[in-house]
Amino acid sequence: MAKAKNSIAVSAEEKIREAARRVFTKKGYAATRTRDIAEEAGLNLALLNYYFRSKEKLFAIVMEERMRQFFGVITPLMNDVTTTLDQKIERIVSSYVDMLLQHPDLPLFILNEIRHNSDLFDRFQADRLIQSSHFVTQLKEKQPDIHPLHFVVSILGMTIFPFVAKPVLRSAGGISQQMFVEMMEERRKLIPKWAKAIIKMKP
Amino acid sequence: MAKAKNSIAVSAEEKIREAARRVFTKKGYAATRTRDIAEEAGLNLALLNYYFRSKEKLFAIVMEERMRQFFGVITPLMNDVTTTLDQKIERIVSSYVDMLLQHPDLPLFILNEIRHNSDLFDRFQADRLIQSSHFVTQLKEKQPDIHPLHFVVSILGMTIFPFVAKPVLRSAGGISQQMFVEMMEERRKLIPKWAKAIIKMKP
DNA sequence: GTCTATACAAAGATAGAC
DNA sequence: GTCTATCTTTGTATAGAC
Repeated sequence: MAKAKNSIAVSAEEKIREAARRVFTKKGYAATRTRDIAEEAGLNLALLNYYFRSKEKLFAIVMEERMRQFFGVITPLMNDVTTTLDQKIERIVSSYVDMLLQHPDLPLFILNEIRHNSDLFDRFQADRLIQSSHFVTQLKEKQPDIHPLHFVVSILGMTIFPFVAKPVLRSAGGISQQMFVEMMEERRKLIPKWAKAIIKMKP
Repeated sequence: MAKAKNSIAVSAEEKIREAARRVFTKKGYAATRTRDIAEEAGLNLALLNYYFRSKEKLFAIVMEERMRQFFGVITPLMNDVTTTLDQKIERIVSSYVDMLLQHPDLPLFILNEIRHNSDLFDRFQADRLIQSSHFVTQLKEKQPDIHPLHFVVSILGMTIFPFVAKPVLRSAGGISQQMFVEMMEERRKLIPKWAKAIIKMKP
């Protein structure tokens, strides 16, 4: 029947999808039981199969959505022809910091699931995303001695890695949740500064 | 019975431990079935329980070993009082590149399992590993304006992140296995250079 | 110590009532 | 569409023969 998209009520189908998103992201595909999802949704297990046929199909839908979220941050910013290289760097870092503070589990989830089934990503038509970007064109122009891939990987590494290593930082670094947030706010400014120092560096 | 430690023959117990190491590291705890391990070891499933009591106990042993391998690289190098700061940076990066080229699955395995059970790491007595290191003392002396944690996280991020993102690099970056190895050999020299540029940077 | 056979529990999927 | 009850498969662990 007509889904009340504008009402407060949420359809069972949507409840399940949202519950699945949370549980899959937190525990990963293999450790997630369909019963966990049903419980999280406050609904019965049978409805999951009624709407989505199988655990695998439901997962594919969630994964598609989450990959779009994860890679969607960077794609438009890399190819924005109206921004300078420095602006691009600032915006890419800042957007990732914003998004990952909201969704700290996302990188480890995405990267881990892709590792176990790299077709997931291949199907995502992100082929040669980096090489052919406007970002790379601008970087080559400004500093031809830096291999663009190295540069992009470093910026993303500096930005995303702290989220991947978060539990380790808490122990080995003595970092509380609040300190972690403050740390990432600092990095938001710090990483672009460092990136510029690297660009200006004499070879 | 006496285990023939010096002979070519490997005990069943050891075969299972090694098989478990490979399978757990590749697939993660949840996706690993004890049958996979037995098969990989070329032995019967019952032996697994005979020697290790349960999947969980076997996993704990493997995990302990792998964490020691992953964190063991950095600990002694960070606290070596005979090396300069620059030398420490070079050696930390280089050692990780060496080790991770041999064991590319290690970071994602470790970080993902820790996320799902952070007690694993807490039990590892790595408390305040970074803060109290000789590395940090030297960095503070040379460049008091850089927060040491930011610096360490950035170096490790630039070094380790490529391995974590490897499947993505292959698609989005158009990187073959051979190109990946070459890329990491370049980074071995590049990252310390960049790190030095950051240290020398005017605030 | 090592194996085969099997018990037992967990998890995915479906049947059928409402 | 939504539920309870159940079937089936898979996976962990054990019993018992050799």
